Amino acid sequence: MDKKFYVTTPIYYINDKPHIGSTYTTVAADILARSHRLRGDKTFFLTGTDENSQKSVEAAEKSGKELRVYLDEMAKIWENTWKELGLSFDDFIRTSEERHYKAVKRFWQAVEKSGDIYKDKYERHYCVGCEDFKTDSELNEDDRCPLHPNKDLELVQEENYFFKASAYKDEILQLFHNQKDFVQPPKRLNEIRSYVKNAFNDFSISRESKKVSAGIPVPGDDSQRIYVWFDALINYMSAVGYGTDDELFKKWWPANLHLVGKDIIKFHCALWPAMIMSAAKNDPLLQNEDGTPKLPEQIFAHGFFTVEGQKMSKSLGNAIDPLELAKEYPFDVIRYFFFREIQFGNDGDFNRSRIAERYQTDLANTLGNLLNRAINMSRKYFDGKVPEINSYLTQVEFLACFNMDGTNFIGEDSLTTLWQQIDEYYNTSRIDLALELIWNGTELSAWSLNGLNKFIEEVKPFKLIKENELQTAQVLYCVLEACRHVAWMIEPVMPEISKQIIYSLGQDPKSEISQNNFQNLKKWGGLEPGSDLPEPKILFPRLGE
RNA sequence: CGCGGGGUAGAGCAGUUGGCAGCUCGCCAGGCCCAUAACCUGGAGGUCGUAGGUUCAAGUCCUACCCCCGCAACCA
Repeated sequence: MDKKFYVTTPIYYINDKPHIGSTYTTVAADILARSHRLRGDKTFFLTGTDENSQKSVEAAEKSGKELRVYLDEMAKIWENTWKELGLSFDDFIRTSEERHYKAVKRFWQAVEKSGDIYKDKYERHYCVGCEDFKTDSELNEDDRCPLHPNKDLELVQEENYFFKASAYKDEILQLFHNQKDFVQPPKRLNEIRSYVKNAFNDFSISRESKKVSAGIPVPGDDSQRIYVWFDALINYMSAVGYGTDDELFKKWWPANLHLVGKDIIKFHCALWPAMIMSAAKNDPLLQNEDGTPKLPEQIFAHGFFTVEGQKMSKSLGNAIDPLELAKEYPFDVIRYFFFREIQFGNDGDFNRSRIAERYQTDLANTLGNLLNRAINMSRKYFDGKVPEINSYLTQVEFLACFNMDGTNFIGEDSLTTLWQQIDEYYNTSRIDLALELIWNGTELSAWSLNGLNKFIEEVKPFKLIKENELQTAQVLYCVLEACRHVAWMIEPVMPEISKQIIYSLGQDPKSEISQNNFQNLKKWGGLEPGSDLPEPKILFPRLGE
């Protein structure tokens, strides 16, 4: 059991500070990284900044600062934002760093050696918005870029280096065929497949140095600088030692998951594998034992946000600063909202009244109140402690006691199944489904937060206590222990809330996790009978007080 | 024939391999009293954008059509 998990976010352009769009991506990576860490996998979570773009130069000029100063300042802002939000990244790569330059150099040379870089003279239309060349067939009726019709296309006449991407077309299509989950969700695979089939041409991968002031110089040719996408993708390797630390690289590469926005799948799902296929031919570090290239395992493309139904934009002033948002709600609430409200992979709307609704119903009423009522009863009936029980009732005994049918049962036996499902969802990046399951359960099992509230209603410990203390103890223990499990189930999404739940049960999350590995944590009975229950705090105070 | 997303209950959404149409909120009527005016039960409310087609069976597959959203800049 020596599994590793290497997850990345895209590296962000830093011509402005982070907003909720980039926050969403980074939080997703954080959740998946946390879920793997919790499960004992060796985990590496990478994020960073893309600094070799011409856009950076323009932004620096606009701010009147020197490029270097500007980049340092902005990179700091990004890194600090993630830190303040409590995101658990292990490294923060900047493509202006030495290690990245070294990686790019090595990579370029490997590709060159494979004979996939050639010089060609081209007169082509270049769209500054896309940072990409456009063929005639890609232009709209007015001969403009369909994505940026208000931008004049540059007619570029120069001799550039090209990458023979088209040579890998078949191999990539084969990859899509063999590895159906290489691109997730499936609709993105369809999209990218038709792109590769129809429009996957050789890429220009350099510009003349005299025309651009940003970019890494082409190894051995200072008159050319490397096209930003060609260098940017390599960050996923440079951060784990490619070109600087072979052992480290072997430990982490290939990446298990590249998390990207739906707008950049072309680069990640087609160009990037082609680049690696090429470089791998002449770099043993990039080869599997059988000589095949070490490609990333999966690329997951998430959707975009609108804000209150409108596109996020500066002119509308609705680009939300995550740090401001974190003042309105605990950030865990935002994290919960992101992944409960929106199916991961789909577009969604960032809507304040929906956040309030989720907060009030899911978090305050269902989760917070459940915990509160269970703890209060236990404290009241059992002298401020977790009820003492000599032995646990089995499911059969339980059902007999309370005349329930199996689907209503909350307890040990149905727990294993639930955990399996939760693990599966986290493993396949279906964070939204995990949360839905925890809150709503399924038709087959009432094991859920809603189910726990029903269970209390059905068994009525507040009445039962007058007749049978032993049974009441069993019931309340069940509910409290179930809450402990819920805390661990939601830990990746709501790490702070999770801790608070564990504390409120009189346990210490740190010692729980250090004394028990994850397998133990998942077992029934981890909550110590007879331990002290502190007076409950309101986890989610009602809004608008 | 630019690219992509989408039209399912009043609102917001889910529906994987075709097999009784679900979830959250809201609404109506009850219940409970341990709890954060919270919790539980029952109910009303949908010809699944339109028109055809395939099938024993279509929200789901096929064809055509209609409508909505994003695609200057910021930007995942």
